[in-house]
This record gives sequence, C-alpha cells and structure tokens, in this order.
Amino acid sequence: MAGYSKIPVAAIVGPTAAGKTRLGVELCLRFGGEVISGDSMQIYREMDIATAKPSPEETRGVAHHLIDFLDPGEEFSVADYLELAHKAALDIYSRGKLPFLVGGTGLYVSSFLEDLRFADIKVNRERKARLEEIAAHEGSADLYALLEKLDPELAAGLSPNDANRIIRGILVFEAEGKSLSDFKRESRPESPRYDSLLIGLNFRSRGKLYERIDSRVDHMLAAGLLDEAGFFYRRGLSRTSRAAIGYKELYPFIRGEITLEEAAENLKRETRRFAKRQLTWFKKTKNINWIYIDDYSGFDDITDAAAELLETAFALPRGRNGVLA
RNA sequence: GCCUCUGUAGCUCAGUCGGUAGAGCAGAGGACUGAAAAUCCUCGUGUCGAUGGUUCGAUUCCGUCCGGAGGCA
Repeated sequence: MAGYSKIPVAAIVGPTAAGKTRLGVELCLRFGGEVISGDSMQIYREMDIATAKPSPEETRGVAHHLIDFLDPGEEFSVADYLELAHKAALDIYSRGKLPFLVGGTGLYVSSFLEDLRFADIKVNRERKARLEEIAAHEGSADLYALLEKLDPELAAGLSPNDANRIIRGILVFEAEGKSLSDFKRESRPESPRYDSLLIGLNFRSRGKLYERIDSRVDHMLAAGLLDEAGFFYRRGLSRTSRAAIGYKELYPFIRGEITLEEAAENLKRETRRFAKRQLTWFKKTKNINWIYIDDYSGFDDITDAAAELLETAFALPRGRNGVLA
C-alpha cells in the first residue's frame, strides 16, 4: 500500500449495455481488485433480470459490493450510497486490493469520486408530501416563486417545471435555514480522498449501442423478465425502486392494454433514452479515458487497452495479481 | 378490366382557395448534490411519388405513368 498518498480507485463508467460489468470483472481478476457497484438499481434484491445484475457466473469469484442487499420495498439515496461505498472502498484497500467502481449512475459515481460531503439534512416528510401534492394538482409555478425567495441561486438554474428540484430546494431551506446552494458549495472537499482513474466505455456509433440495447432487452424477455415484472406488479415497489426501467414498461401489457410487442418496443426506447442521458452526464465528467468499443476487434483488446491505462495511472507492475498487497 | 381514394420529415398524418410546408411520435443536444434507470429544458428543409402541361410561378390545377388501399366485376 505504500506509495499512495490517496486511496487509488479505478472507475469504469458508460451507458447501459456497454459491457462495464464484464470489463470490471476481467480487470479485477488481472489486478486483484474488488467491485463497488455504482448503480442505483442493482442494489435491490430480486430485481435481477431488469437491472442486469451480474450472476455468479459473471462475477467469476470477484467480490461485488453494494449489489443485491436492499429490499425493493426500501428507499435509497445518493447519501446512503456514499456512506456505504466509502466504507467498502476503505475495506477493500485495507485488505491490499484495488477498488473498482463500476456503474452507470452518474450521480453516484461522480459524487463518490469527487468525495462530496453531504450534510446531515432532515427534511419534513409531511411538508414534502404536501408540496408534492400541490405540484401535482396546481403545477409548480407557485413553488418556484417561493424558491426564488428562499434560494434564488438555485431557482435561477432550474426550470419552473422541475418540481422535484424545486421542492427539494424549498425543503432544505425550511429545515436548515440555509440554502441548498450553500450546502452544495460546502459539500466539495478541499482534497478528495481518492486518486482515481476513469475509464469510459462507449461506442463511436450510436446505432451500435442501440442495437446492443435492443438485443439485451430481447434477452431479458427471454430470460423471464415478464415474470419478474408480474411479481413486482403484484407486490409493489418503493418510491426509488419503482423508477427502474424494465417493469413499469411491461405493466400496460400485464393489464392487457397493449401487446407484448408494443411493451417490448417501449422498453427498448426507454432504455435507449436512458443510455443517452447517461452519455450526457459522462460527457461532461472530467478526466474520463474513453474506450470506444467499435475501435477494437474484441473484448481481449479492450481489456488490454484498459489494463494499460491502469498500469500507467497507478504504476502497477504488469501481469501480477494482488499488486497492492 | 372499370370506379373511388391515396402517395408530403425515419413513422403516422395535417396543410398550402397556386407564391417551395407543419404537428405528434421517433430522433438529436443539454441540465443535474438525499427519487438520479428519476426529474427537467431546447431543437422540425423535406427531390411535398415520377414526368409532361397550364401559369410570371405548381407540392397545390390538368394529363400520363409508377406505387399503395378499397369497391364493382
């Protein structure tokens, strides 16, 4: 562990279906690493097919943290994530292994690597429900006007229609007497505790990515996604888990409102749009070393390219496992 | 074979009483600090099927041809 003033972290990011999981496992095997998932949905138990949660065959014995541990009835947040993820990183590093942050939830990954410090803010739940009700029935214009008074800086950057963020801004101010804008400023540490190398997986051809997404959805369907959706349709999900792509798109079919073909097409479309949003996030993320999949002839070449980046970044000796030990 | 309808943006269609056109969806770009696989913002030029004709000017009117749909036989 000597030689590192900060904790080294290798991160693999990119849109859904780009192959992050597989690359992460391969690199962990090569360098003696363990995976910390940076995914807001794979945290949930039983939500296996829809989230493309890695199976035991796929993890190949590589330890995966922050996967498959929360009941789908529970809510979760970035703050929760950071607490657990930092703990996992420390644990992995203390055992002489390299933490690999692998995932497509931009907010989670970036917040982790930038080591954002989230203050302990407890908003009023009833007030929150009340504001949501107002937004749902009367729109968010009045709430926006209120936010302009409480936190003009935040309001200036928001659309009057962005009810979620408007409400959050109001609640934070009302709970703490301090604006969310101030909290945001203070959340940035002088010196993040990680020394990270970011690898971004993407396709040069958007069409290729979309083809991959489409066929992945077909595979999910073949693997029993419909049963999984039916299970959660009956059982229900939490506010956060029900945001997952994969079930809600199939519900109209379960209700008999549309055909399976239509539902599958909607699911593909939503997944493609999601991938695009992920790309937007990661495009502005600094210091990503992009690996374009269609520039390489195969997975082995991609792995080699990624491995080379790691060796250089962390001065790792080649071809030895458990190098940090 | 005859009759009717139809051919406009990737798709579904609207429209121009003749002055080269616009919606929805798809798609593209962007934002993002406790819901983030969520939430929100912005973006519409295309041989108006082809070809002749009328006209100062045709995607719009007329003829012919080629697609498509329906009806009668």
